[in-house]
Amino acid sequence: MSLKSKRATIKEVASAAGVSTQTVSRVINNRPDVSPKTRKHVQQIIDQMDFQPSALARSLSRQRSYTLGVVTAGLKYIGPSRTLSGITKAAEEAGYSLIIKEIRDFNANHIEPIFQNLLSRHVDGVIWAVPEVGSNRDWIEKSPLEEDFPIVYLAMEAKPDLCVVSAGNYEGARMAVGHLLEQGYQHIGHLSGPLDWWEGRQRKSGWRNRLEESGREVKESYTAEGNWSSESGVKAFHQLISQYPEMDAVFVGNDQMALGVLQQACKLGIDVPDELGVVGFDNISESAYFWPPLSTINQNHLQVGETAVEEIVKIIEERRKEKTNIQHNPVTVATSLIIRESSLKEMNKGGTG
Amino acid sequence: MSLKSKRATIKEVASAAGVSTQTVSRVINNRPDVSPKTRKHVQQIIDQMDFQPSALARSLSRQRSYTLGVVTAGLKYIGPSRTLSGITKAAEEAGYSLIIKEIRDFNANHIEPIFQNLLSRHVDGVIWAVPEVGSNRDWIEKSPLEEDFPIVYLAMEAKPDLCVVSAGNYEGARMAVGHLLEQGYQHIGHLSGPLDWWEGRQRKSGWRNRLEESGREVKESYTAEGNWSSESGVKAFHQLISQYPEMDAVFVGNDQMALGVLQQACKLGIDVPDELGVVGFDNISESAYFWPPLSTINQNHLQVGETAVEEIVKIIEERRKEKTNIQHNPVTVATSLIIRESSLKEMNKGGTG
DNA sequence: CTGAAAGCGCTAACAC
DNA sequence: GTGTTAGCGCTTTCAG
Repeated sequence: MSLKSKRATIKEVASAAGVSTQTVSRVINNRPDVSPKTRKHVQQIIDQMDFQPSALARSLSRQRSYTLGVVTAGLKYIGPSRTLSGITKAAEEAGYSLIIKEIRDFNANHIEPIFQNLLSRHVDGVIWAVPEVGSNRDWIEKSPLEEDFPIVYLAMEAKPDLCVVSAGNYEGARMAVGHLLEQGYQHIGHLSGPLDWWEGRQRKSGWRNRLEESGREVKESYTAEGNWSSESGVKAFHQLISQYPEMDAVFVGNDQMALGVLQQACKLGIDVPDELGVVGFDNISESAYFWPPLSTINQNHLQVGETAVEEIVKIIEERRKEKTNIQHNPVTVATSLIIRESSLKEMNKGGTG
Repeated sequence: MSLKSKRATIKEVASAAGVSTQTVSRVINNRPDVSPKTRKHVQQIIDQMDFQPSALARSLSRQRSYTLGVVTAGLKYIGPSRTLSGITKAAEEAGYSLIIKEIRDFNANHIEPIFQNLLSRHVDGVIWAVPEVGSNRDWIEKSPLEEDFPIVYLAMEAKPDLCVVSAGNYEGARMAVGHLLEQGYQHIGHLSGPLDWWEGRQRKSGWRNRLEESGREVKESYTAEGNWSSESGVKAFHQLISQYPEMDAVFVGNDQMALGVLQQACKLGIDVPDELGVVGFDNISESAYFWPPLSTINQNHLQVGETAVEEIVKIIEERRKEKTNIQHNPVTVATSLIIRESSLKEMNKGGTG
């Protein structure tokens, strides 16, 4: 039973080295004003005692914690957790620790306790990684936040004075539709995500916009709404084919719902991609193994997370220097088109065209 | 532009209320020794000033942070992130904050900096939510950890003196095989996860054990090894059918690989479930929409996370009271069998049996 | 019941 | 270069 003594304090190191705590502090902070000899000696003692300065005490006296608060929601879904992964990566690289809070209800409006808690832990900034759903952004108008610490918002409508990072939902949707048009599909429906989600609306308007751009008329009956789940995809797909019988392709709001569509098409004997082209959104790792493999829009969640950290760190630094609040433009992380079989018409594959 | 003044300190509250900081402290900590009148008055000032005590300062003087460190890996996969979700939930309920670190390499052995960092942030305990892979547990033997703070380990081999929480991998695998046997399948192969993963080995040995229990001989040629990905599932499946042509059912180490199997079966014209029964492991949300819907073992990641928090909190409390280290038995979170079409033989469905 | 003094572990500001 | 003093914001003695 090896008994490692409790961690050393700066005071203990100081007395062991025969110097003041101040000198030790200077050494651990790599300050220039220490004689090489003293520095070396102190460093030795530090290594020997395995001394690690208390980040807590440091935060208190420096009034800076090198800690970021992350507020997330829906960690059990792959998108949010990938984003979180990007955040952990970039935060580590930037030398920040992360305090994480998960909101259990997307529509939650009990925002205050969370901020209070984060504030009490002296975070230097907050990443609000909760998607914009319903009116869960109303508090932004009301509270004079951002006085206590800067905030970067993820996946929401750009607003002046706010730093927002999102994936290119609108642009991605346009790409998906553009691709289907190129393939020769004529009647492209949309199975949307829930429209109280900002991202759902963005994707839908990308679809609509691109179709209109091609000179087509777009009716509401060309769409049906799901709730992101495969099950809802099944339902909405049935609704869609009855509303829009001519439909020969569908842009689906996410891959899970697209999976429901593929399953039903299989059941109903609808040939994908020849009778029905399908493109999803997200590029979840399973989608390459759906049947047929699903064309989709790749969303770089990881990079969204990394970008968020970079932005917040930038803002923190800026605030340190000048008192003035710099205006920040919204950042959009590019999406890309992944073409697989579910949207490749036979005539375009081989030579019989 | 509403300017909210910086957060108040206890000193400011005290002077505003005309009492000592001590009395304020007593009020915010709900100590009994304050006169009702004073308490009410102070409370009013607190509310008025919107005062929130600094958790940092508190942690420092109390030598207790009510903060847990969580070390995780593979957040971009659904399992780890669900577990994390369970952790955030239980931690919030228990009144603990979470500092999260993500390891980017399962086999990482640069463990020290992580612990040092957590230690410097005065965490009360750590949840080591990194699966046991290769020799990434060797450091446990070497370091005299647990002196600084208690640790709960997830998804690893039970060891004396350590508190370990895992899902019932072994038991789940046995259930899967038992179910296939009941369905009348005779030659049950196994497409395992990577065998340097403890969980992969557990599932494999559950398969083997259950088959042997049924009086069957088990050969190594009845198995092939994947790496959890759908792609590896495709490869390993091909290997398996050539090694084990009689195979009429396969227990697959996770749902993603099972997806690869289903896709190939479809391509090769093998009828699932009639010619080949398939059972996966994990019950990812998509698996109900595979074709055919996948039978699988449900793993309650959320509960694993919650249990981990409960255990660590328990240990923290115990250590506060008695100095002695209590022995903790390993905890296994139950898995359950989800029966869908991929393992239901036709003869067992209808009446023609 | 309430307050004064000391301290948690570290750093900023000023002496020497 | 180095040490001293004060203080970050709170809690824990210990008086009274």
